[in-house]
Amino acid sequence: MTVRVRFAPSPTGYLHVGGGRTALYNWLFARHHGGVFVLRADDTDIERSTPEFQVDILESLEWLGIDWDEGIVVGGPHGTYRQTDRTARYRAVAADLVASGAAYYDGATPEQLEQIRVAAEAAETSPVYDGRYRLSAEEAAARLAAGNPPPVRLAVPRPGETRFVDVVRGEIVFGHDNVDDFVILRSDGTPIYHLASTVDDVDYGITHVIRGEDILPSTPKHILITQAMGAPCPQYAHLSLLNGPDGKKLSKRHGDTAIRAYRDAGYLPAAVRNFLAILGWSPGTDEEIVSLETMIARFELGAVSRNPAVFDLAKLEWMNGQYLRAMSAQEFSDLALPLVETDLGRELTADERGTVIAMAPLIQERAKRLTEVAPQVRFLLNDEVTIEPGSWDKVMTTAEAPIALAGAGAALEALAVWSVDAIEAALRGMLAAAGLSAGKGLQPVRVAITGSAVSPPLFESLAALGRERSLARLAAAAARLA
RNA sequence: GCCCCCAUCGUCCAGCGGCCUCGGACGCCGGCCUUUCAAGCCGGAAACACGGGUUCGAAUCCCGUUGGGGGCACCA
Repeated sequence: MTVRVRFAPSPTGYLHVGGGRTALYNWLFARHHGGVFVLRADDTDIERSTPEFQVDILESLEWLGIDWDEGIVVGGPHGTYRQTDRTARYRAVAADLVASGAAYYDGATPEQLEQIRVAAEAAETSPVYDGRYRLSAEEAAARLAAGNPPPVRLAVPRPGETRFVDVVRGEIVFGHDNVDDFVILRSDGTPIYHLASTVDDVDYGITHVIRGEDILPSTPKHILITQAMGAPCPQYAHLSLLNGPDGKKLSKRHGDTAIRAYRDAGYLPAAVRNFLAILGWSPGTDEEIVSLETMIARFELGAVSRNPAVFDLAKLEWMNGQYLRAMSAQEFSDLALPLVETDLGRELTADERGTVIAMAPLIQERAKRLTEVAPQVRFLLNDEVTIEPGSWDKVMTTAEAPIALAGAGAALEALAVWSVDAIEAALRGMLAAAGLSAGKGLQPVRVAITGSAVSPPLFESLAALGRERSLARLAAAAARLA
């Protein structure tokens, strides 16, 4: 039997890193087994679902390099793969379940339900609704006729239990004393998540349900529905959740949680994907940087960790740097150039493109994120340079600063050829003549030229800036000091 | 309150009864390199939550405790 898995996000928010990881694991599992990966839209929550979020989810998945064989956008043999288009199907299943006695129309009022909850609390037992207010066929028919339809609940066999083997956690048992007769169809005739999701899994022939641990407690409900439909149960695999640095569930409070935010922050999709893959799964070796091919070849659910994992931004940064350094200079500048233009607020001229491309490799070997490029080349793209106050205060207040600036200006002005080598020779000569250390003598020059104490290598920076602008900036800084 | 899951360095992962005085990575600390910042290289500190079992032998198996997480809607 070919493996069929699905990722079924509800478009009620941006795709977050946890969802991205779940999608990735599903995808890796499918690819590993030569199976089918289905993308579904679990959009039964009409109130909170928006097209904007739907688009974000699609774009984020694509960015991560996760494609799907069936589902929304690409289609497939099962319709639109949107739950809002399948209401009739869910109603039909609910009706079948009522007919077979597996479900029933319920007459409990909110007050009665609340009372049960309170009583359970007092008795220190599980707050489960056991169907005591279920409607008889006549009562249900009467309410239907009166235009006051009751909700449909699943009749959970009591006493009883549901047990299953979770692929990542092993055997799990839920006593039905702790599973209540849950609503599957609202009184307005729309399906509840448990029904819609389970019916889809059955109809779409899903063989493995790989999802977050937060739904582990709902699994008996899904199994019960599946059995009531007379269908075989899929295998379940519940992934542990992602936590923030404080061990609490990852949330906005901990920083960015949306995949999109990482793209915007200058991370590479391959790095994010690698990081997510390694976060809770190991290829079985000591490798940390794992190619896509290797991931697919080695991925198995049995090797997925049961521990909740803390999303470690520092490690992601390191990994992103590794990927940045691994790409060609061409690829790097292709990705960086557009960001530089956005930062600049205009397109680069052909000359400017040339200088940025020439400078890019120097930044590539030390950057952790793509967004670091623009600030590093900014000084090359404007006639004037804005000097960071902090950098100025740090290096220009020394006794050596005026000497270095003046000496550098004179030495460079005398240069016949404006090249990296010539510049280095001139400045080193100045250093020797003035008796200055490289650190003391060059930092003022750096700040004057680039506006910051942190910049690409100085000689290259001067060469790229050009003779005229370099000398002007040196003079301007010297004047400001005088 | 009830139910479920989890428990190895600060963090992630390896370990699936002896090969473990626990291995790798990030981070951290120190050193080298060095024009800044990085990168790179070298070295270091750093963990089997606790208590009972089982066994010749336990980080590995079982039970309990403690701690953490998740779930208990006509949300998903």
